[in-house]
Amino acid sequence: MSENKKVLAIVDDHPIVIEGIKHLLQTDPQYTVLSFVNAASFLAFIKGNSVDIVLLDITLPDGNGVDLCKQIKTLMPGVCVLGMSNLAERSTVLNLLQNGATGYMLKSAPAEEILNSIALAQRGETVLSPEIKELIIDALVKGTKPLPTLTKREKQLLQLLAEGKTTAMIADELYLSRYTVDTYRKNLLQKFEVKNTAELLMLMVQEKLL
Amino acid sequence: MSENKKVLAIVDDHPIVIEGIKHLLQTDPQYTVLSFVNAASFLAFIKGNSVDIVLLDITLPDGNGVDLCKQIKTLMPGVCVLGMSNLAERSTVLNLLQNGATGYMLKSAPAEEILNSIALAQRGETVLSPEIKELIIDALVKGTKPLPTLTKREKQLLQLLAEGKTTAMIADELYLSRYTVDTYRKNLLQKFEVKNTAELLMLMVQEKLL
DNA sequence: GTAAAAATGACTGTTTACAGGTATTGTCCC
DNA sequence: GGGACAATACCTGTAAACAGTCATTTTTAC
Repeated sequence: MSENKKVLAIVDDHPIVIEGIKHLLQTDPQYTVLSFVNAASFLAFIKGNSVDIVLLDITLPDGNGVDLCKQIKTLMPGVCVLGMSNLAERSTVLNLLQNGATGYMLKSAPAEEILNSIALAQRGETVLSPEIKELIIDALVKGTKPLPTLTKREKQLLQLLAEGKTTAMIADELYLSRYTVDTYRKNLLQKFEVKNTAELLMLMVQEKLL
Repeated sequence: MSENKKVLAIVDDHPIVIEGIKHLLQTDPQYTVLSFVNAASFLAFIKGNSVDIVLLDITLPDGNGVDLCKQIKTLMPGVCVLGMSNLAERSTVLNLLQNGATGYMLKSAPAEEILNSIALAQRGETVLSPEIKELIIDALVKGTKPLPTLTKREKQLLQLLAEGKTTAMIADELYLSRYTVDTYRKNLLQKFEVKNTAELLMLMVQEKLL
């Protein structure tokens, strides 16, 4: 098309939020605003069309925003993806940025901040809500080590431990020797530098790994 | 005032959501819409003014929506309070209704449903999003027993257990005998009908008691 | 002021978890 | 084809958790 209007897509399962953003942007004639209430419909759309900016809710009913971001960037490398959410989760934000997002905003941000962020993001600048910025810098200052990666078995173990299962029960369920299960437990405690299962599980909850 | 316009107040810390709802309601001339981004400012307002309907976000930065609802109903018994949130938490919803709310909607509800709910609520009907209704009925059918109440000490214990502390460490910290702490642990496991600390803590997390 | 609930403490087993090692077998990657 | 990692398994102690039962004192609530 010959017009230089930018196509902006909102992907959010909250109709109210979509309305709100549309309302905010309607004063600005430079955007053509589209909206989608789930990941699937948006993915279907971009297979045949192109958009310039995506405002992406990271908590969607079908699949998580982080994966969706990756897929979007694969299909349209040049697109500018801005994550949106209510909560500031360090790991989620980092993941999203690693997957090619241009920024991350809190939904609780004031209207001008949101408009401003969209403008800045288009110029290629990484934009983060002040709270998010704080969070990330805080993590850097404290020298937060990245979380250990979990093997399949370890993930499985965590799941079962969270259900209160004992070593014997798990060994039984997975057709393993109790010694093996014990080894996995030890590995988990070591990897995460915690001293017992309670602490381990609470950490997993905090980090949303469970 | 001689007009019969209804005053509707939105209390929500997300400017986008406020915009969205305003936008939805602006087609309907029967409402005068006001908005507040926190509990304090709204409470201040209703000390000198009156409103007919309140759309209340239950997750506010200052204080929780449940308490706020109670306060609102105390100051204005006739007001119609509708809770709003992203998540469907059984306990929260029940609490809110017990505190006088007329209904509870999910923010992910479609626009018409929200408009419709407001209309119904004004006629005194209790309105619940379908998902919420399901949740409550489900709980009734399953005969969900109410959670045991926790004593001060038990809450304290939970906190420390969640940090991975052992019986000995806790006894030390609280200047108690290890036998006493052991008794508390046993009481907790019994009360919640779980077989170990891991299961207990996960249950607490699920029920947002931690 | 009394009855119920909470807080405290104790003893004794049994079971589980945790710490410390070590070792073998696969698999995947460069 | 060699190196890293995952998965598997074993052994041995010690420490901690859990189960069962009971008893005293202190608070709280009606």
